[in-house]
Amino acid sequence: MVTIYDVARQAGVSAATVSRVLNGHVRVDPALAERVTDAVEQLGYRRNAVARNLRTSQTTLWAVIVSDVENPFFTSMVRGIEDVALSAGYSVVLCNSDENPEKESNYIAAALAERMAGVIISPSSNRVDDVELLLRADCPVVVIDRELSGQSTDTVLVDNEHGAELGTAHLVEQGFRRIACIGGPRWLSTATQRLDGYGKALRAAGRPVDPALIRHADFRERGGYEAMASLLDDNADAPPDAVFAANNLMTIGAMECLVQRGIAVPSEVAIVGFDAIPWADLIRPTLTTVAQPTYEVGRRAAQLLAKRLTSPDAEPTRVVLPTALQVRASSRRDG
Amino acid sequence: MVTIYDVARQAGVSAATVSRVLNGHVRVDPALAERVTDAVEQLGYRRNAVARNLRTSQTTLWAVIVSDVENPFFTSMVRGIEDVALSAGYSVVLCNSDENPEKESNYIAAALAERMAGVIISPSSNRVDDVELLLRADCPVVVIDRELSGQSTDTVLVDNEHGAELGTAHLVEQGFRRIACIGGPRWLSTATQRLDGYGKALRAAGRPVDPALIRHADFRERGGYEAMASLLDDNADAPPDAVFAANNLMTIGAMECLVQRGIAVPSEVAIVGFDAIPWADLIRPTLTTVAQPTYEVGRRAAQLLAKRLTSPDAEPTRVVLPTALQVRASSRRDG
DNA sequence: CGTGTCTGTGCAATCGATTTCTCGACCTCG
DNA sequence: CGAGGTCGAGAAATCGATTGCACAGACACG
Repeated sequence: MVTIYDVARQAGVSAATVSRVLNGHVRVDPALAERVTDAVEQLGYRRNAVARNLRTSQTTLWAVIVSDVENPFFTSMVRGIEDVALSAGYSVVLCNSDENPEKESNYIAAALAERMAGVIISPSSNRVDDVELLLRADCPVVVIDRELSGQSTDTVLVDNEHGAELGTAHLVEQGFRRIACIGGPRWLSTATQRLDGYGKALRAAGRPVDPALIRHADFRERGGYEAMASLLDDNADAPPDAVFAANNLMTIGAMECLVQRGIAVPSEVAIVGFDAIPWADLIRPTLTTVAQPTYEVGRRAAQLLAKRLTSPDAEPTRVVLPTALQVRASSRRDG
Repeated sequence: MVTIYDVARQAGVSAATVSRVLNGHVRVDPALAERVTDAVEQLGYRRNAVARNLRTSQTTLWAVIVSDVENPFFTSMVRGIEDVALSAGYSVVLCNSDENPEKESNYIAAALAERMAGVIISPSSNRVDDVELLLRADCPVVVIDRELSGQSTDTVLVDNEHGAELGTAHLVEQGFRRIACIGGPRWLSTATQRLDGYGKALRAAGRPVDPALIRHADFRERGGYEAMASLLDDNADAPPDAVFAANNLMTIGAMECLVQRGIAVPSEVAIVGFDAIPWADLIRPTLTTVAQPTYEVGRRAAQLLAKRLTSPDAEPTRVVLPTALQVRASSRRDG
């Protein structure tokens, strides 16, 4: 590997001068500068970021730790992050924690060890430990999608409770009587808030909240499928006539269960999901969803991180973005 | 930040000993070792990977550069890579080149500068330049999904030509007469091979290959949509009665176009896509696809990279995985 | 008891860049 | 003509870990 000293020798200057030319902060004699750039060219020199990072103790890498790379919600968000990061001169590396606290700790340790410039994370657990580790090490952190109890960090969320309320209220208005809910893991703020919204809408309509109609699953397709199956099996005598699913993949899973059992949607069981589903238009019936501004979530998170890097001591910001109900066929009372 | 010297002072030993305890290659007096681990614990020391990387000139990070994070094909593959990487002691960071050669160069430069241990890449262009850069810098590379002309590197592909042939032949057998093709970018081996397979199947059935029925798009949803629209508009007098789409997102786009124009699938236009589509069962009609073993592609690529790291001078391996036709409703001649 | 071997620890060099400090060359002005 | 100031380049310290080398002490053996 060719180093800055090789370049210096070739150009007949000192390594310090090469560094100065490369970084351009300081004035250098144009004649020397040219000799340096020529030498760089000739030798195919590429700066060793590891050495530079060690000396300057900073890097240009952002770690984005998401809990499921296969969930379109996160990939779309990543695009939002990337667009901001690149224009601010940073590169984004994506880490998949797979909703697994151990993997998550691993990646946080790596981000810390590699002294990455900042981290954007959707924490898998509400164990504050890991994120606190980052904070204690003075590593700028932005939390997305999920709220951490008892921590004040920059955070970007969507209005989960209101969104869930909208979706559920819509089912109430359509005249459905037994509205079930497939919620997410109990320990995720995202999940509990959506469950709260569901309950709030029912109470507002003077309806009881029946625990027999509530399931908790894992925010994945398989979990949604199983929750739906359990809702149907356990309420065989008085099955739900509608279901609100608390995220996109579980909505899909629930649909799959209904389709497989030959239950008509929406005439026998209506369905509303939280978060957009790619190519929702091709799914029959088309799915009513509570849409989140996923790309925007990423963009805002990246902006917060960029700002924190320039002013580390500013007060933490909490951004809450709105959701919007998009009514399609799966929730229409037809007949 | 607490360094190895702080730990050494606290434990009353030298930094060298701390390093030896931490790495465990060499025997150290158990009593000292305990004092060191205690000190590490007390001070909350975390090793600075940057310094270590500089000294040892190696890291434990793999860069995976994919051309579209939003394409489920790649995310599923990443899971395969991750599972192997983690068990081999490496961490995976994902970079999204967005099918954009400039972004790709950027990430390659970053991988090189950060001296990452290895790179797995699906190159956006067939410009060999970038990948060659990696090879010249002795950075182990595995190419996936796409073939690079004139380079011998470890490569993992699927049998694109055969898969496309299967898909097209299936349409021929079903009795469709005017079978169109929505191909990918001309410069991607993946795309040309699939186009070749399409042509081969037609010729094998004694059919002409009609350029008017072939479009090239960009492997994205929008591109598939536009290609389908153009196929319909430009052949208004003799429209295609079937279409073979060369990747998953374009299949979706083509479907969307057909749905939007009220064209019945498969009775008016049948469709076969390449590569699986998530929740294909919920799309009506269900989609016939040529399935690729995406997870396995990732797994094999990771295995090749792991092997290359241990034996850098072995001959490059080229793995070609099989595809399989999965017939569903969108290609059935009904009536 | 002296010599040789072995074990385990510390010292100091090293990785490759950045940056402070120092110094020489040149310029300006009284 | 000399003091003071400016500018730019080189020498050397530095970031934090790893590791080759030297050496101290323990032990065995003749």
